[in-house]
Amino acid sequence: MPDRDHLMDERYDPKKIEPAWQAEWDRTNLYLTREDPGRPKFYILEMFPYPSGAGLSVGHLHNYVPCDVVGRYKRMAGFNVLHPMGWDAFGLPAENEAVLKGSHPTETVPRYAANFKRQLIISGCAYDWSREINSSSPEYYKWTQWFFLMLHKRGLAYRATGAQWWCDKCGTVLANEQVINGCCWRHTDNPVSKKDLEQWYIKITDYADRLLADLDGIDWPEPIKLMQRNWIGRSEGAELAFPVAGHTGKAVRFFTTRPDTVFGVSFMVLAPEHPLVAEITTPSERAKVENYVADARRQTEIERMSTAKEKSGVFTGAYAHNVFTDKDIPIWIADYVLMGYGTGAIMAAPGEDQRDFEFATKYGLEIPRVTASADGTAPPADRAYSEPGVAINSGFLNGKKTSEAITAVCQYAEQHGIGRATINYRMRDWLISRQRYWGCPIPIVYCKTDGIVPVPEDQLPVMLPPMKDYLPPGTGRSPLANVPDFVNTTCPKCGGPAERETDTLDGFACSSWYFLRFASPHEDERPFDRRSVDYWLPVDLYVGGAEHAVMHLLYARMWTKVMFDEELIGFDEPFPALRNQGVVWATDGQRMSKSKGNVVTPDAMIEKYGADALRLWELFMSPFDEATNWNETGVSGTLRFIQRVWTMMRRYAGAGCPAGNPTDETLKRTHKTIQLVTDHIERLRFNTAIAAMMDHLNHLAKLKPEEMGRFPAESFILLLAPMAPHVTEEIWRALGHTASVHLEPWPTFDPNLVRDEMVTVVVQVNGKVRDRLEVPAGTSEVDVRALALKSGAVKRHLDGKPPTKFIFVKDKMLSIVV
RNA sequence: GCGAGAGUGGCGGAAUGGCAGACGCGCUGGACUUAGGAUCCAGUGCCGCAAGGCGUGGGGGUUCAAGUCCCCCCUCUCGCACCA
Repeated sequence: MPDRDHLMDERYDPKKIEPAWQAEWDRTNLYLTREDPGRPKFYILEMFPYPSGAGLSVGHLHNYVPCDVVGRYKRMAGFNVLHPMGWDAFGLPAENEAVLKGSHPTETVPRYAANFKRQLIISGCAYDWSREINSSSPEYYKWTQWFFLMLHKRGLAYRATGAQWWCDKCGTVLANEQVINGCCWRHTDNPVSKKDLEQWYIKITDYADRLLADLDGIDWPEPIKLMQRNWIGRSEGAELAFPVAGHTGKAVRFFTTRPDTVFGVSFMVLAPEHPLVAEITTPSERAKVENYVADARRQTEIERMSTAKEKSGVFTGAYAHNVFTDKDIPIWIADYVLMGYGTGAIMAAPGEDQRDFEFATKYGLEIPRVTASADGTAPPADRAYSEPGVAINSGFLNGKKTSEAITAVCQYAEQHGIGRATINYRMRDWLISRQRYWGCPIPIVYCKTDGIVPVPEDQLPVMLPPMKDYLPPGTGRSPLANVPDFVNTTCPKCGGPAERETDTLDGFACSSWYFLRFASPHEDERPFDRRSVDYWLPVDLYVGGAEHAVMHLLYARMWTKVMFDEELIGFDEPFPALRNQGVVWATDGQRMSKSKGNVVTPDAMIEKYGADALRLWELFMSPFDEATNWNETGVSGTLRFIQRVWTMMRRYAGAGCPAGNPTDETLKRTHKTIQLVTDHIERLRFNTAIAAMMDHLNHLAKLKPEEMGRFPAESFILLLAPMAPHVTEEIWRALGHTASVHLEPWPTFDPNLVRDEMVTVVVQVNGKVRDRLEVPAGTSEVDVRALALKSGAVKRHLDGKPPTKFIFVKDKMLSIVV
């Protein structure tokens, strides 16, 4: 018990009781996770936050408070709850701030993390802080490096050269999915460009099929699953090759989803960046082609991706041989063909593809028609016919339905060495190198004799060296390249001189396995203790913003599948249940940000209203998963609610906490409220859970202490405890309990008592409500009819006409049709 | 352009096809009070004295009954954006 001479002052004063209980919970280790094999486990986790210097806003709490409620509720409901918190601490903002202000990330990051932690504590969130982790600590990133080496060992990490997305504000490369509308995901107003660089990739495409298929078995919001499906972008078709005329051994390889239209292929198109372009372009066309290529490279991605602009392209002078029609067809280049999808080349079937149709029309190319509609109607002349139908003008395919023709072409292609049926994915491999200082060093050494050599496990971690100056060297390499002591090393294989990799890992690497670390955060022999992971994982409820739909959630799923394949863990989906909290916009409807000056902090709200009132408002203001604008005036409503609870309970405690004689109605309402609140919390419907509590309070507050009685009083406090932990603790102790309310079992209801004895049956005449009858529950249709027909209002609306039909819904409604 | 979600009082929002607007904010009136930005009571979708009528973005439909299901349209938010 806290050292206080009395509990429950006359006035509710959150500033007095909240810090006192927070200190008491800390002193008694109330929220330490206890491994207890006798109880079912429940692992609830919020997405790994990046501790920014701006601190938490009331918007962030819209995620943390609901999760805290679920954790507290599950604990009371008998679960062994793991609810940890840690910091995704590597990243650009800290490094940029360091460059700008000369501060050091190793100083700012812990300071900012400590501030986040303080804010979470004053908000009453019950984390097990003994499990706090920090992805930028060597104890953690040692194992991030270990995972990278495991991926490397399994052939899933490789180096490749090519044009990479580059953000000049980040000063680093970006993966495909980190480019949003042609801009960087962290600098959404900064268009990205392309740079030719050699980089590390993770072969996530090897997992494309499983990442797609396993979405079916997990309980995630459908929109998120859809985004992942679209991102993976599986499409079935064929990869075929047509030889280039006059270039023996050279062929244009291409992917198509409509191999059945090969007889209608009248030209081919390569992406401007396609390697074949330089080889096959004829001297007479060279100048035009080089111009076009240079032009395409100069355009921003936004311009190039615009679907609105007219198609353009140039002829290379070269021809490919369509092996189906036995005709030579011109090879063009055009920027509507993307180097990053398929093979960067297409067969153009202008009769069946609208884009090819537009291109052929513009440049006067032939438009054969090789698909007729199945029902015999004539295909439109002014556009492509892209729906399935029946093959025509197509040699051995004539008369075959589109699906049959596809199979036939694939068989033919395979037999004649032209190609084969295949599956293509939109998703590209994950570019994981970053030319930055403040990240996890890639544990690789380059040796003149031995080439690319992984750092042996017993030499991990490759420590990030202390630096004074983080200015990038301007060579496209990371600032680490400026540290000779770091770069120069010896080859682990031959012992000769070697250089370290100076790039660091994308921050998403750190968040691809952190959920495992929480099971055994202090393990130093392995990334995690298998027994603890088997007990706690997978995460039972994962909660975070929808903005991570494709990046973080795809990477974390992939790493989990690799660990499963490596037999490190026994499950292959990390987050069987995912929920997205709604965004809280600022009062002005914009994103809360320091620069806009519209950030509302929990600190200010707690100062004004107390943490419990703030928490209740966070829960009550809108459905958990729906976006809303911050509106402070509502907090006074939840504060008033707490004050009314306070007044009522103080009166009850003052009367000596009588067991009392609650009326049937009070008992019934109590049981109903327990049922409602339990159900609503289970379904994350916190706003309606609180509405049910308010409704119940409106009844209880009218009663004298002995009319209310102990069971209604105590169960009210227990139901409120996860949502308003401080005030309920104060009241609980004032009711005479010595143990914490948060260790009490969750109240249960009697199903027999939640049923109503009297019900209101609505009487409708021709669909309109004309009367309401109070009858005992279960009253038969015959009796309700008799009562209804006696009703004055009903008689008036029947107007003497005989009823033709009755519809009766027991205990609800009688509908009379005349 | 394609895909997904949403549109209900002055505001946030409730409603397994069965009483639209629970609960709260705000507002109005009243009580208590030296005072009220405290507390308590009453009222609060629109029209109407009333009976009643009208109401869930707009238009159609299914049904005894539609905020909820179906079709068309409008607006907003999010995602993808020539994916062959």
